[in-house]
Amino acid sequence: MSGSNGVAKEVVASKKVSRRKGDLYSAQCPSRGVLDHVTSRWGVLVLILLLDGTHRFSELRHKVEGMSEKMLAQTLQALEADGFVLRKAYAVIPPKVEYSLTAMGREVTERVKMLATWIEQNLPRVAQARAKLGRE
Amino acid sequence: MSGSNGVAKEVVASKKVSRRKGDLYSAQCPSRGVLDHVTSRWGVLVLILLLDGTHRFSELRHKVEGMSEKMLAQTLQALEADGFVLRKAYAVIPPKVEYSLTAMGREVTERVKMLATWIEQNLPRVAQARAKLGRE
DNA sequence: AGTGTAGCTTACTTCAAGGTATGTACTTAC
DNA sequence: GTAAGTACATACCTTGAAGTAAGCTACACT
Repeated sequence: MSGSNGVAKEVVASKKVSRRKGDLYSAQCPSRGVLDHVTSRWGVLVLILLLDGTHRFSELRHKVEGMSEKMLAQTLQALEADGFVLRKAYAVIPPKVEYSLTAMGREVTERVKMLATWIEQNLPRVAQARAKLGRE
Repeated sequence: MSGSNGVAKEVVASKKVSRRKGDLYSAQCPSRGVLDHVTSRWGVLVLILLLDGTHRFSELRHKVEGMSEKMLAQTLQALEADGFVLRKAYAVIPPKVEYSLTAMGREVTERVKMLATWIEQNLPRVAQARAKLGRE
């Protein structure tokens, strides 16, 4: 994060602008919003599903257990707005809409998936740690 | 109020819980809880800070601007319970407590950081996508 | 005529995350 | 004696994220 470039340089001149080192630690950093979308409860699941390929709205809704239509629509819109998801609507009745990942979307999702996969695979270790700490 | 929730019904049916590829898509999967802790608003920041090395409570609080003491304590406890963070308290006055990552914590955090770094570095692309979609 | 369908939108409600404010235990410094 | 520092706990309250439910479109089927 703060590694890419130096500490605050020219920022000093401005008024209320953040004098932060890494902007991740400043509350009004836009990275935070994107991170929130990508790591949101439903966002993670939708993204990883789309890594397999194009899916229709109803397919996604059916696959992700417990997600309401409202949340699916909302999640997809946020991810589309960020340029991670591509929406392709066909002018037919009943409606048909296909969702897929953009190139950018695939890049983030790969990283998201790495994280998710690690957690799934290491869940036993976490459970063990939990049990151990619970005893003490 | 009338309908407690629709999810519960589906869950009851199967004893052999998840025969899915990843149980991430089933609502009651413990992976989600861990994922939520790790990718939570404050969790991400605390973890990445701890990747640099041991920090005291007050140091963390000071570095992550906008985080209340309550949230810091809560976040640290969740991460400690999951076995990602090690808490070391010294019996001195005034109190001194040091927090660091466990081996497991370092593994997850590296993945979290990869994701966070990607987002920070590709923020311009996201902004561009946002502007483009906004026009249409 | 009525029903179903896919992909939403909108209105209403609920619940928990998170903010604020305070207390505590103990010591050192003023 | 009182203020300040440290690492919390606890109670209270606000905000917003997410659930529920209904409506909408426009055609095709019965």
